Amino acid sequence: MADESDISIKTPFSAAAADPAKRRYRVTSFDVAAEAGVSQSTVSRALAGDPVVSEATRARVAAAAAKLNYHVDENAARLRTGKTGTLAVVVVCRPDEEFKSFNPFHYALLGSVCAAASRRRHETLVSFQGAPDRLWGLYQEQRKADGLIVIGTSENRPAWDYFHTLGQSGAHLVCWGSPHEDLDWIRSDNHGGARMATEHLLDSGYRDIVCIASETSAQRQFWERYEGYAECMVANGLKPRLARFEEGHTREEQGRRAAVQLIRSGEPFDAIFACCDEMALGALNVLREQGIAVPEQVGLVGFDGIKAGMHSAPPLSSVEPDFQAAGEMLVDRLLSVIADKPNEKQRVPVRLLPRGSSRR
Amino acid sequence: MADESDISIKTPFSAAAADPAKRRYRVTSFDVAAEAGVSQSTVSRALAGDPVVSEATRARVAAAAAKLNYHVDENAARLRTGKTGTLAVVVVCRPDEEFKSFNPFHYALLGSVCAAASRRRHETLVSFQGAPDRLWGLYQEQRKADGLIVIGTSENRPAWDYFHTLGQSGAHLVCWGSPHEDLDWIRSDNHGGARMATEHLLDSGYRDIVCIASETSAQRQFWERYEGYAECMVANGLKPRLARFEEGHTREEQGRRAAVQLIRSGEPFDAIFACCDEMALGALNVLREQGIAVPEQVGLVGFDGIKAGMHSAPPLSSVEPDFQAAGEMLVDRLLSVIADKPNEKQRVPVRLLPRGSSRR
DNA sequence: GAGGCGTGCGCTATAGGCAAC
DNA sequence: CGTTGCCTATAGCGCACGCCT
Repeated sequence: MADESDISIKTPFSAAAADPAKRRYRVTSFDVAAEAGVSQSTVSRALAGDPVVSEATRARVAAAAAKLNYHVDENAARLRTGKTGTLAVVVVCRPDEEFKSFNPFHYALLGSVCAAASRRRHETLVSFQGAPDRLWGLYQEQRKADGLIVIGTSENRPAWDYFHTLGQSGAHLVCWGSPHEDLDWIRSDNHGGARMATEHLLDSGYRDIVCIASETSAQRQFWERYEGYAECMVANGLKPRLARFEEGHTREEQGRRAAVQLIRSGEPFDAIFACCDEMALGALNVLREQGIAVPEQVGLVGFDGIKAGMHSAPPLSSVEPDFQAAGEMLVDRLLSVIADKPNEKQRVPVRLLPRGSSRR
Repeated sequence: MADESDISIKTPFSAAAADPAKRRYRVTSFDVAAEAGVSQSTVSRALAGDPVVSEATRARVAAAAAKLNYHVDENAARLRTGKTGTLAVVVVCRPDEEFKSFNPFHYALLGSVCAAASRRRHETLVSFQGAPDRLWGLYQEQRKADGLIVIGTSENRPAWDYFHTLGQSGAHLVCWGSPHEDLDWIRSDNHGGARMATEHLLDSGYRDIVCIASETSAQRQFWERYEGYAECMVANGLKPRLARFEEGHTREEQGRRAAVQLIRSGEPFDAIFACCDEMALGALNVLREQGIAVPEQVGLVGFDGIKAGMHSAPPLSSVEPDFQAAGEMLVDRLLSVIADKPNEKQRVPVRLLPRGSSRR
């Protein structure tokens, strides 16, 4: 082995190659090069899979890298290439929202997005943002990520306005839940899902079906669900009826209040289609408290397929979007935006989950 | 405007300073330096808040940076400093687990960890890992993160073994849910919480209290909960009774089976303390199916405080850990490990959530 | 005290070199 | 005397920090 003191002046890292256990420096591609008897650039290209490097050399380099426990310093690689291989994922929540009471649908979507990104060899940089003074999306500018996926509650208007501006100014950005129509978005097949839910209630023999929704909600998807319901009702010669929920409460409380109003109105009804599961669960609690039997007297179907619906009494029928597809569509669309390629898929397929709350 | 072809040879970035709108290159600290009339190193120091730069100069630099929409390239900064300001968060799940049926407790913990890291000016690189052939934790080696927080289900033994090895070999690593005792961990105050739950049941008049748990479970926290329960029973002159759950099912199914066994055994009981909410909900379903009234005939308390417990019938009493504290303790401990400082806080405080399932 | 100069973090990409056909 | 196959040399990516003036 060469004299260390001499070599270390020019190439301080070769000391590491001499004895990995005692090294004081990080192992670099220079050490691997010395170990494998090739140049540093050959190491870089061998490990990157460049076909210009012969198989024999690649194997030698790989063995040397393994022996020295070498791993590419991604910061240096990213600085050089200008690409990060990372997607930022921002979860928009309400200011001061507790993570326990957070919408489980968005958690599942987050998991699905991270998994989809991972399958496409991308890291995910995740942040939960709620407070208006702590909004931050300049990941591309800081070269921390190549683009941005924003998901979460439509209720936090300042947050969505912020990310809307960001998207307008050229950031690579795809979202789920934005009240802005002109951002790049992915959504559930809300019309189709709502039709499924309504058909299901009709098939079960319910006729006076009311929909809990609101045309003024920031959550566009809710109104799409009403539209699907209304179309289906009209197609069956029935009159759609809206039980409007009010702004400014939790989803569950919105469902509770809508149900209370509906009952107080005195107008007869024998089923409710709620535009999301949390409102459906709120309504279910009111029905139970009022002694109205579900599903015997009133049928109930929600939307989102959250897990809590499995534990309610009776278990809540719902419409569930394909979470895996949702994550993949969000990631694929963002990667397309980054690569400046077109990508038209926008609607996530849904399926009906018939459970106890809608069968009599 | 200067002749670009000339300038670009020596200082390719000054072209950007000349006209930000038409720039072909990234805006760098050199551009900001030119704009502010200082050197690049002064820009770096000014923006980093180095007190050696005068207020007047800092203001000029900040104005120039804002004008050019300059942001530090974190890759370059990290390459230079060797620190990433990033924590990797690995969520261990079962292989092929669906994100919808994922333990909500772990989602809440994830959110809490990300928020705590953010408050401490750290990014969080999140990944969900389940499949044994896709385990990956070499974030420090790749200089993607300064350390690693691992949370999730104790059930995935190969995953925990992998991260255990990683921790043993010197990686900065703190975990929640590991079956290995010799990793750096944070846990709930399981003994205290179990005592609270048991006291609460006793106060409500229940006497024949059985605990659903197992001394062989990989989830150490479950047995700690049994121990807390047993201590409290003994202290009150009562005999602790174990309803052992079996391995190899979902938590809910484990709870179901334990409840079925308990009922079949014929031994009288008037309350159940389950070592987690999901098992409690499984048991609750069995009790309902068997026509056993909760809380009138049998009281029930779980552990974890998951949201689904609010929607069950009756709502599930539980013991809830302080999620915000949990996230902060995990992050603080990891930061201490990274900085090679001692940190002794390990137990997350809990509180009782008395709900309908335990009051008669 | 305030700020400039020079260097190198570790990597990738381009151009270039040197055999062998 | 090209051409091909395989590798080396060199030049930065953009920043922060030690050492100067």
